[in-house]
Amino acid sequence: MSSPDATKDRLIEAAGREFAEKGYDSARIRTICERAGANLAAVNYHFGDKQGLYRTVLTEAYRRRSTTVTPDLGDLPPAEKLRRFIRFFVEQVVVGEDDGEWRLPLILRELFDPTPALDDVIDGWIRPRFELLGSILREIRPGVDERRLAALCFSVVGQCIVHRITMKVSGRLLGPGNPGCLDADYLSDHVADFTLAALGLGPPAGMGGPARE
Amino acid sequence: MSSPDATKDRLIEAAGREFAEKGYDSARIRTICERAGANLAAVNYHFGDKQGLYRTVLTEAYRRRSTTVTPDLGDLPPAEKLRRFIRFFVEQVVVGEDDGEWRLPLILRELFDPTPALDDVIDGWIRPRFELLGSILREIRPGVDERRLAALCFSVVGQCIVHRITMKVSGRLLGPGNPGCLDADYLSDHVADFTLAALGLGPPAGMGGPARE
Amino acid sequence: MSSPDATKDRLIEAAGREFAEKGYDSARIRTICERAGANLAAVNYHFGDKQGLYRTVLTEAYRRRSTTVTPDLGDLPPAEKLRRFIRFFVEQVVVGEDDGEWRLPLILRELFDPTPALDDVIDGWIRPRFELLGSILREIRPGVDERRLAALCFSVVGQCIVHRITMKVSGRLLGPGNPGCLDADYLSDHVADFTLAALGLGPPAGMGGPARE
Amino acid sequence: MSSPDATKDRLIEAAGREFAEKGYDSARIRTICERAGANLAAVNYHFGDKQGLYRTVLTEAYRRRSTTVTPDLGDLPPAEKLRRFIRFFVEQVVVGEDDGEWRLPLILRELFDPTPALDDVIDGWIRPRFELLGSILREIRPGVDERRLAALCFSVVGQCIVHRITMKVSGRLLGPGNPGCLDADYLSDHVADFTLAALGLGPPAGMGGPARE
DNA sequence: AATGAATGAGCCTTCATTCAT
DNA sequence: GATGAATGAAGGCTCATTCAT
Repeated sequence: MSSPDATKDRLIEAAGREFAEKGYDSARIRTICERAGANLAAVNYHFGDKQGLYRTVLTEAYRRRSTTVTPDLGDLPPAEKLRRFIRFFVEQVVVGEDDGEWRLPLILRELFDPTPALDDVIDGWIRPRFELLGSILREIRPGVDERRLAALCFSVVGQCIVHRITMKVSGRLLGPGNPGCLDADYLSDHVADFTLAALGLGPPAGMGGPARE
Repeated sequence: MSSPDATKDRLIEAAGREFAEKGYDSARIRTICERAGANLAAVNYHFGDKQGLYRTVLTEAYRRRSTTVTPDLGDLPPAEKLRRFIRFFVEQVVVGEDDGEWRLPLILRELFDPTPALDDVIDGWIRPRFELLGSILREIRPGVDERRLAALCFSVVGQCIVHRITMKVSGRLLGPGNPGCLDADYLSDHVADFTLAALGLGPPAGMGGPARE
Repeated sequence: MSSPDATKDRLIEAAGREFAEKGYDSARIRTICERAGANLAAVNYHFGDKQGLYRTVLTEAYRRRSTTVTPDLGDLPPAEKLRRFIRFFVEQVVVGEDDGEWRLPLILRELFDPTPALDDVIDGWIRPRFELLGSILREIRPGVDERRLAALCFSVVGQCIVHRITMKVSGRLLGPGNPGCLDADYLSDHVADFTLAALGLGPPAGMGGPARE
Repeated sequence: MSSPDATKDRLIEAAGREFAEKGYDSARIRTICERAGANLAAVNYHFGDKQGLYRTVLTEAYRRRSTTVTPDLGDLPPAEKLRRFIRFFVEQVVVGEDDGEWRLPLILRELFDPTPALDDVIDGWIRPRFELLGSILREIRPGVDERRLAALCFSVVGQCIVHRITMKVSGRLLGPGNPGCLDADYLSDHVADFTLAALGLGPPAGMGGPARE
């Protein structure tokens, strides 16, 4: 009401959650408008149609976070840069389901079921992170070819996002006694230790307690 | 016609593909029946409703492959066991989109958007593989606690499935010159090398060409 | 099995109940066949289609009871004849819902939603009773014209069938303390007393206890 | 158009007729919408679903007529009150099939096949009439017990509604020469004469011409 | 700028019926 | 004679979208 675009913003936020939770097809415009406290016709009014809302949400999703795309790595040694990158990435993965953190889950959905809006996401959100990770790894392995570099990047990324994907079932899979890995500290340490060990920059992983002291 | 349940089988196969491609909500039973060469009402006749078909597909999905759940590992040294398990797992991940290999993608969807049928999938498909991997890693790290063991398992699994998830976009992400990793030989060698290096059972990963000779 | 028409008979009986409970449209062939322990296609096999089954049921409905259409009235005085007819009619109306007594309810439905089969029912079931009642009343009122005779018949019949129609709700309407009228003895006495009083053949109705001693 | 709820009202009116003619299950919302000149989805928009429309129709059915639930009886002698009540009741029963008078037939259907909406009908429509009739009869028979009072009420009501139920077949039953009873004047006089005679407040019924002069 | 009313397309499901054995 | 498999028609309902104000 105060700002003329307040409704629009609330719609984007509500839509982001809904799309992240249900996926594009299963998301309901009615639900989005109710969550945003807006009229049922508001989506078509502001964004033309459902697709238009979705595209807007996707572009907003990374634009708002694009300032923090680069954790400040400064002149740290490469191993520490990698550790901080992983920490940074894990924090986006390991969040409570209802924290309103719909950005990464939404992008995972987009990877699985690409829409025409995917190109924007790749260019604006994925590639910067991927290339940052690539540049760090290239510092560690200067002579590596492009294909291997990509494989290394995927090894790092895969270790992180697997926990977002299995989030809802890890409890049932591991049994009630196991605390699981869904703790940002534990998980980022583990992935960093594992990766650095694989790269020959740390002691072998899984020797008992946390390898890092 | 020839076999009494020919139609039922064709429906399950067609539904598996459709569900894997579109997800439960977006899958159309009309499409399924057309692909199966069956009448629109056939789903209701054989499975009651869409849910019944879905449950049947999920239970069939792993039952048919359950014979191969255990690659024959015999008395190999642990490192070789791990390498073979990864190879076995990667082969299920890295398949052409239209190979009719809908089983793993379908299960990934189920992890992301769990339905009541998920329990069956966990018990029948996921847990056996997860425990097999866990037993191999326990041979390598006898004294490791349960939480760390789970983290190690996820590190292996995550490196594999990330390629299924990013499959459709890796070309666009890496650029046209990069062959990507979607080659079963290359990928399974990479993951195995990376993991064994992390565990101290092999040379550091990414030293240039394939680490294994 | 023993008799070749055993299945056919069970189908008719089951269909009679189903049609009486639900009405023609809402009756389900599947339910009928299940109750009869027969195959789903049995109806079409034995009766052609749903209509054929319905017609058969209606014609069977009164044929089986046609022997008892005339309560043996002999040479009783007219008032006693009327009393016995009412008793006879009430007994067909006041039956437990699940006594398997589907004949009268089914005919009431047919009156409300006539089908082409109604003519058979009128000729075979309704008219004989109606004319028997008419002949009794004509004995009591020899000079009455046809229109008035019909009105008198309907006054008798209406007092009886109203209890079948309101059967399911009389409890809720009258309150829990009221035993209602759904007792064959009480009801037939009441209707007979009321009617005979109206015709000047008995004391005024409703003077307290049962007027008949 | 003119009134904001014009469509809604037309839907209720059309649905009332359709439900009264066919019954709940056999009624088609397509037919209702066509009769109301509305879109097929209008029912869902205004009433949620078929059930919601039905409930609304039933509650509207008596609310609109509730003003006339009490014919103005003033301080008339009880016999005259009863006569007027019967006249009033008969007028609701004896109407042309297509007069748009769907209210009573619909309620008769509801009595025969009760739905959860029946409670509303009993409390809002049936009970007021039933209690009004009961109070008149109690004036005539002050000391009568509740059970007998109910029986007397049903005797009056039954004589009326029987003509609605047999409406469609009385012509076929009585033969072409008989004018039947479906005339409001004739029928209400007959029922009143019959009932008053039964209660000792008038001459015996059916003595030839109309008993009332 | 914004909204309550209304719409058309499409989907899952039900059900009587038919077919092939 | 009887049955399991299969089918076509139709119904209720959902949902994104558009209209009129």
